[in-house]
Amino acid sequence: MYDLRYLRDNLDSLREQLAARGADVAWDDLRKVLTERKGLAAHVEQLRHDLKKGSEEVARLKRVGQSADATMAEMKALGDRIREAEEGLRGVEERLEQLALRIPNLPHASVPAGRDASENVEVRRWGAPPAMTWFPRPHWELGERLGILDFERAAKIAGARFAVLTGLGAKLERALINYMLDCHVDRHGYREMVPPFLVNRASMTGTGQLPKFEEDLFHLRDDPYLLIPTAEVPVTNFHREEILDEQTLPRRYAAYTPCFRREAGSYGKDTRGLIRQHQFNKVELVSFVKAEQSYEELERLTGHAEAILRGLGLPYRVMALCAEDMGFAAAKTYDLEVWLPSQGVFREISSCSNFEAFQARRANIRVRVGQGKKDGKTEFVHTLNGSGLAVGRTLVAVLENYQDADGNVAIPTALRPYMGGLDRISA
RNA sequence: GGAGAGGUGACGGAGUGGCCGAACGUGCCGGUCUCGAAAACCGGUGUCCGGGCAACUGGACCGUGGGUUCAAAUCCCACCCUCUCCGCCA
Repeated sequence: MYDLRYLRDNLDSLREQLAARGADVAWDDLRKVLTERKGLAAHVEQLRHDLKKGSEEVARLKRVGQSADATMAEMKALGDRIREAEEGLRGVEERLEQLALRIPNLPHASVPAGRDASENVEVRRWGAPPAMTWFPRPHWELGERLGILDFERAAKIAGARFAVLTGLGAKLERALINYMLDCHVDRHGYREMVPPFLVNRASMTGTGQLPKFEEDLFHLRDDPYLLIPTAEVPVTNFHREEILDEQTLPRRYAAYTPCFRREAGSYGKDTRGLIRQHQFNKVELVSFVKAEQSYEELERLTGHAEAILRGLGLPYRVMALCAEDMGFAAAKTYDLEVWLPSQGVFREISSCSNFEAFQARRANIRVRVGQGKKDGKTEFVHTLNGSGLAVGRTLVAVLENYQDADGNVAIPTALRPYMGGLDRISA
């Protein structure tokens, strides 16, 4: 979401800079509506001014005991005109908002150009894929053999794209959540949070899910709540409509939540296994920082997500997403991709983004700077978030990378304290 | 789900139709005083949109949205939220 003044003054250059990213934005309508709004607003304000003066005149006349009937009649007529003008203005503003809310964020200068995932740029790589002399089993095979993953019964209970973790599988999931949270909270200094998993439309609009991505979300039939697709939504909106103290920044939060995604439009993709589910667990990191610190913070936050993969000994690479592969709200994104032996590929396990002021403008999250002076001004904060990590996919990576020739799975050392000292899951 | 109370600026708290963007107090900022500080005293202190180089100026905002009225923080309606009690649950 852009500032309307900025939008009016920079429409052409913005359109140019967004290029293909803003291809589906109704630029010409936008220009028309912007000028229309400005004229209407000025008109309404003038009328309201006249009404105010007239009403004051009525009060004055009555005070001195004169008849105010003429002025009152005049003002009554003016009131009707105002109502009419206001209605028109309201309509224009609504249209403007619907248009403006669909403009994606501008990629940062350091973002590589490119059309799709094939043009993402590898930034660095860590760890070596484990040497396996046997044919690596996919995680669903390992999981079902070990009795810790049940897709069939999940389909019975709910449907496709759901899973049941049982026994040591459930425990391993819980161990991963706790390991991640402890790491971020105790070592990296994040404040732990358990937010609502259902949110209202204003929150979804604040972080950018609405209005454009309505069909990706689960809705409730009888209540105005939506299921969160990521903890980014409730945690970022924690400070919606707030003016933060400069000294309290950066604010860093870590939250574990389940995430719910309809995965509409992904039919046929990743249909087996845990990779793409309607419900999955994630530990999310969210930062609120001053504008000048946000790129430093992006590196830092990405590093914190990487620390989990290193701690677990999982090989991964860091990808800088190209302009058109980034999400709607992001100015810059790094994806962390973990090595999956069964597929012989790296798969996304974390996405770390700087949204700059894009979400802050939508959600109206500001900071007061130059405090103490009476010229203390407010400016928008920059928001960032990243998965630290997607828990289900981490479990997949552990199963696959730590399997042995018999299909048993070793527990990474760092997780053993969370597994009651267990060092291996065997059939 | 039922009954009641209430939502005003950073906070406490006035305000039941006009001169109220809002008394007063606290906090905060600046100043006087002081070796320094505290106290005391004086002054200042909301956000957003528009016009202006600026001083300044027009408009909006007292939970949200409608309505009544020449005029609404104040009256009416709906909704949301908070608190208390009952019911139900974890």
